[in-house]
Amino acid sequence: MIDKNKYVIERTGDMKVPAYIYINDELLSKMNDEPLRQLMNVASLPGIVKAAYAMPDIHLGYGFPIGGVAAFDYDEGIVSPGGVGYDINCGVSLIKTNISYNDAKSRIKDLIDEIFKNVPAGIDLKSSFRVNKNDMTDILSDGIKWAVSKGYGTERDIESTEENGSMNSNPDKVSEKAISRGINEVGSLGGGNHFLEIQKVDRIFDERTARYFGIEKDNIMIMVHTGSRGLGHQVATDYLMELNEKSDIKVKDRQLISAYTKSGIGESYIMAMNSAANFGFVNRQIILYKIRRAFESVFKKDFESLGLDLVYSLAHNMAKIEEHNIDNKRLKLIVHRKGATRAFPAGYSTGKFKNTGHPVLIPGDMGTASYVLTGNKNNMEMSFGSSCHGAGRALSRKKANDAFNPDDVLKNLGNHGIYVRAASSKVITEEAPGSYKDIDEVIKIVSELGMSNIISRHVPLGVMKG
DNA sequence: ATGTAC
Repeated sequence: MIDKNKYVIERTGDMKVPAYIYINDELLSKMNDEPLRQLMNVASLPGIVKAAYAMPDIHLGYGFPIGGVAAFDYDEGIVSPGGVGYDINCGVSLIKTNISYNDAKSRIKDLIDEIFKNVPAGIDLKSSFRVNKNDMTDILSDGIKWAVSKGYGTERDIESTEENGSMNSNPDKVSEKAISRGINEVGSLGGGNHFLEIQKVDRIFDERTARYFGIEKDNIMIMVHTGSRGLGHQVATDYLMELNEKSDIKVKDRQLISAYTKSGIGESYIMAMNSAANFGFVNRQIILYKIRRAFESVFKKDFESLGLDLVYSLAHNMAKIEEHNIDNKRLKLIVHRKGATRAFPAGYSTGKFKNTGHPVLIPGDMGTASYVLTGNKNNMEMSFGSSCHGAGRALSRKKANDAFNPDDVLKNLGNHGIYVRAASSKVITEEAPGSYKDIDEVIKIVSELGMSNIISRHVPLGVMKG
């Protein structure tokens, strides 16, 4: 430990930079060494700048640990599909309402059931939402600008999405196979840790910022956690396979296979990844569209008068080209955040969130709480402007399935007033609250470190799982 | 995470 909640692994062996882990004693003592070994391997990759970082929700991932941040020099460094993850633009959106808990509490079940009918989850492939091949090209090129042009959202939704929901991309770099997987999955939730929750604002920590974001105590919010579904997965698979044949970059672990950013395949991957990111933004936007229709159907009012506005939609599995100050020099970097959330403070965001910093949305487990944070001014120096992305798994999926019984988990959640609708019983045990670290503890760490400011805490009322 | 094993 070098400071409270901060550990370092000094450069050793092939490491080009040190590794920093933002975690407390208790969480550190509960984890095994493997994710830290992965972090040391990342610190050995070509062109890595300053340090490799781990967030308090760190756990084992494909090559790179989940909960990791690593930035590479754009001109001399690499981009790595394993540093983004299979679920490109896995992320979170948060929707506010002006409906109070008292006015909604008798309708939570109706709302979840109505949304469950319209948003495919788990292995349910019957998407009610049809797009054609031309739409797919537009989605991959333009992101949510496509959705808004088709009437599936508002101009305000664009302002409230990271990168305005549209990254510089090239659909030609996405395989036909990936597109054919995505064409039936627009507006679908997926499975595993993906969820849709109706929440109540439980506590406000920063009244002024919360109000600016549209968050008021005891009001109903909706949080969605999903990504680019099979399309992003296929993009990752395609490029990992191609790199396995072509790449001659030496890596400590085959899963870390990478491309120089300026190589043909590196540039192609970035364009394909950004196309998949646009698909992910659209996926969450179409789910927002369906949520608005469900609320209109249950409350018999239009979504504008119910105040259903997007607070923010963000990615926590991405590599992004950003400029950062390193030793008083401005450097162009490609910042990999895998299971880590961008958290730029005030002054580093643009548009609507210039003076507050953009909302940082951190989902917890389905029995506890979720948080809204903002980036603190120290954060650019500490982690390239990042924060944690969730509670982080405490048990592997298999261990969780062995440890819990689905009926007990549902009963326990029901006793806490939480209505759960799941597409499979396995997901209930995999995702049982006991499978996760304590979200309150994880948030306390990023707050105490001065990385993030806590804005609000939300508790689940109704949960939909894949 | 994932048409949960091409």
